[in-house]
Amino acid sequence: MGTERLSSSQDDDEVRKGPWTMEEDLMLMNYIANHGEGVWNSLAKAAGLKRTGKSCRLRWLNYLRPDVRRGNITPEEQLLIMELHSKWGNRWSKIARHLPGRTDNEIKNYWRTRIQKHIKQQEEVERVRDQMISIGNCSETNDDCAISPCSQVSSFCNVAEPMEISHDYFPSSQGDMEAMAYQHTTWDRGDGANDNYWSMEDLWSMQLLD
DNA sequence: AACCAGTGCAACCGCCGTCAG
DNA sequence: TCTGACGGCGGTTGCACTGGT
Repeated sequence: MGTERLSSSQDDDEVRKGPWTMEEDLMLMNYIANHGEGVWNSLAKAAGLKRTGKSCRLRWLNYLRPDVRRGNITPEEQLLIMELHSKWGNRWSKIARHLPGRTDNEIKNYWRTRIQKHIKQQEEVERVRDQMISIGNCSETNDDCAISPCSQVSSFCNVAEPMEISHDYFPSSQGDMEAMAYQHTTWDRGDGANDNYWSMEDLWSMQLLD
């Protein structure tokens, strides 16, 4: 992903890929505001976008839709995600339906980046614990065993709490929560390709003016 | 100030199910 | 029944950002 492959003047027939520009966002929003959602491939053409229907759909559903919620996943939402994931596994779209305003992509990313990390840490804890238990018979007077297994394990435990749906697992304090929350509450974004910075509020106000 | 590693997320890819012709 | 177009979904990638050194 990522490379702005095409300039607008050349390769007019080619499909654009990579980050969406503000102009493209506006075109898509304008079109949907006036005509509604429809067959995405023809929508993309009719809107004058050199994007695939899939790309337009994804952009609309995950980013441009007015009811998309961004920013902090609340503790309630975290618990819900955990519960639903334990029930349904990686059925992200199904899970997302129970979290109004959240997209499957957002939940999926959240799971992979935050929760799965903790699972890995927990597995590492267990692995180390098993190792320590298996070599735990060696004398602690031995230089190699100068640090007790328990103290080594506990250093891991400080960063990885048990994975049960427990509040220990989640950031416990408001400070932790805020630290964890991605700094997108205003969710301005920068597009490195053209240095445009815009927020959804900007886009929607522009769209309304249009 | 420069570099590097880790993190988070937007967007793409490929597969599968559905449906109309 | 077959086939192609399309939408939906989960997995993956790659880039921007951030914090540490």
